[in-house]
Amino acid sequence: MPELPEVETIVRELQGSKLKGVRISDVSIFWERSIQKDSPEAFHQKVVGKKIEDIMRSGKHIVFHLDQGVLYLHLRMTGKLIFISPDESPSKHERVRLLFSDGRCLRYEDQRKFGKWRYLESADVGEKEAAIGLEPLSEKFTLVAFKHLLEHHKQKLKPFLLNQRYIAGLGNIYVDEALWVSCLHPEKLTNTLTNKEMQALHKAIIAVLEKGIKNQGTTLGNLNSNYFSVSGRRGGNQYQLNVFRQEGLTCSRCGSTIVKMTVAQRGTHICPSCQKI
DNA sequence: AGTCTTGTTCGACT
DNA sequence: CAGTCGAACAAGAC
Repeated sequence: MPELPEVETIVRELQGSKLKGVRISDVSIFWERSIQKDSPEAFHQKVVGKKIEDIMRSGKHIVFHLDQGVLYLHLRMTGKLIFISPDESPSKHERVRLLFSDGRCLRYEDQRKFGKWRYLESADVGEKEAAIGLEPLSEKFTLVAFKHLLEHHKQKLKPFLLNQRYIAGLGNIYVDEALWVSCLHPEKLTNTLTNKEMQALHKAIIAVLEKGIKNQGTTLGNLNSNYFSVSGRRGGNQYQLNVFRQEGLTCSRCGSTIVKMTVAQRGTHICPSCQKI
């Protein structure tokens, strides 16, 4: 569930948590497969003792830059981080726990176990980053670059926008929202857009992501399996969605009924009047 | 009991 | 090669 705005919210909170300069004094692993590639022992050996120098976001990854090497965390659907007291016993869905030199403790919970931690040596980071597409909120995401991507692919807009190799950070929620804002049908082919349409979509992508960040992310449902940030705070963006999970409700632009369909095996929400193929 | 779900990757097709 | 599709990963809500 966490997409760019949710991950960005978490990273900003981590940045504000004074973790910079603190060392990782211990790592506990309760579910081996939450660690990518390394065995729990190898991961422990590589990470313990390292100092956190910076915390950043890359696409949907949380990136901990260490004094040697880099720690990537992808939350996938249900991963979450929360500071707890080191005395707390592991919770039901706790998969990994980090202890810090200042006595703090960070719990990683992941009900569905899809999230992954990955330690990389600095030399291997370039390869990893090469697989991550354009950052849509960076100066690199120009209209020209976006047009180039669209024109050089012949694919439905929805799977194209979901593909992290092209643009990094969009997921099901923000793709549906961006397509609605730009009045484009999710099954329209990437290389059939007019200049105006490409411009509108480019602008819409930036707008929905910035709005998501401003609202500190989208928390679906009222269950604690859903997204919340490190501080335990829920997002507010779910109250301002125009189409995502709004099927049966009216389009705020034209009054038609929002419908749900399937595109590229993903639940997809559109206004059938505003978004014609 | 069966269906659905927020992300990503992989292999088998076309 | 480019793109599509289903499965797999796993758990729980409905």
